[in-house]
Amino acid sequence: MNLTGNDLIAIGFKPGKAIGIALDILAKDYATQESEKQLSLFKPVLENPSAFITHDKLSALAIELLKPLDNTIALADSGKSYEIYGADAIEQGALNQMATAMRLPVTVAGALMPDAHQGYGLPIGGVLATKNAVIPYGVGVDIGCRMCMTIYDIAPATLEAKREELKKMLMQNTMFGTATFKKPKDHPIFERKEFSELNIVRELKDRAWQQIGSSGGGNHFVEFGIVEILNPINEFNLQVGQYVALLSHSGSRGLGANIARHYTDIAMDVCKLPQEAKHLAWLDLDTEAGQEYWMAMNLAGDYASACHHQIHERMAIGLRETPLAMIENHHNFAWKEKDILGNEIIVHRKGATPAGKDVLGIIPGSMATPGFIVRGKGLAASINSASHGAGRQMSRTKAKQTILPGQVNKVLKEAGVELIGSGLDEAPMAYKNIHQVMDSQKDLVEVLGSFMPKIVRMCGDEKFQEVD
DNA sequence: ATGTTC
Repeated sequence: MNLTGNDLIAIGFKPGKAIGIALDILAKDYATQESEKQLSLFKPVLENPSAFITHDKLSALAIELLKPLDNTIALADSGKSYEIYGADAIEQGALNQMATAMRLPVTVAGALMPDAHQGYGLPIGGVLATKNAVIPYGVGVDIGCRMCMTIYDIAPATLEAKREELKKMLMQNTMFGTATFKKPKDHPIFERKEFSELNIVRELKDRAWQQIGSSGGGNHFVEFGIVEILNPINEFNLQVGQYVALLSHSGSRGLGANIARHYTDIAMDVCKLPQEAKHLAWLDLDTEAGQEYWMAMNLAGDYASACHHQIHERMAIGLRETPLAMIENHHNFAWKEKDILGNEIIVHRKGATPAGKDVLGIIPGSMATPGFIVRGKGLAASINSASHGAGRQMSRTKAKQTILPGQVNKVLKEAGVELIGSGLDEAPMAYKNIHQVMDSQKDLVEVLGSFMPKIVRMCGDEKFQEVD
């Protein structure tokens, strides 16, 4: 049995690089020894590293152990208080992560949305306001991920009559997983100076060009459905009633993912935090890296928007219809906003929808449950935010292990939803009840309308397709 | 989320 990092911590190793070095040495030179012997090998090195700096096998570990301890930035003993919406249905892991985020010295305020669940660093559904600092993992990996809806002057009956045609349109005009368009459409975004001025971004341009207009995987989708406008007073001058609409959810593809990775690495290098907070490493906005990240993040957000617009443009051409209204909002991003006193704060919304006063947004449910068009109420305690969906109830792993294709197909059939692609990890049962989630955020947003999916396309999964 | 696991 090989030793693990935890075994080493048990004999006094501090979490960090030394553990990795020790495990490497074990694998390389002492793999055949019993674990007791392996442990007794390391104990003297830990006690007196100086005696081992010239050791033929253990010197690397000794040198690492002799390094002065990292200049770790201390967390506050107690965190600032923050509001939680829908606390009953939020897992402990997300609460713990939020509590840690509230102890950062740069944190000024926070809030947890009702769809919250555990993520990397800041929980998904976490909102964190900081002073002059941006946390790459507070934005998330899929920078600028967003919702976009186009409402058409088409009656629901037409959707039913033209189901096959609309399905074909989705198949031809959307790309999921690693698929991209053979002839990507050009877009003004490729003229942006960030593509030439930032080294990391320059390297990503070719792939961004290939991937524009594509949707990716995970919880991303493009779907036709029925919008029901419930409120006669709305920004779109739409009468109360039902309309066919197109809804898309996707982000900044490889561009954002690689920007996130690059600047997270830099942040974790320059901003050493205690183990439990290490993914919350920030970049000071006055530093070069901080300014670069801010520019790259904004580019990735605009790129995500461009992808949605191309999807909707292709579809509008197929439909030969002019949109009545378009609604768009992003949810993995950082914004410069003002607190109540007028001071600038950096608001990270990682899987949270901007919900400032009169700000419009879309909060999707699942593939077989409604989503909602909302108008923000601008509640200060929520830091002008709301949930970005129903939120996971079940991890992807658990969903794949426990949900059966037959169960999903039954739910889809009952809801009148046709599904192209997707895996069991995106099944409706893997998500919280959207109605309860909406109920938990009544003070945050006002519902203008609902959206019920009817023809849904997601990233394919062979196993699920086979049984289907 | 991600040519998915530096």
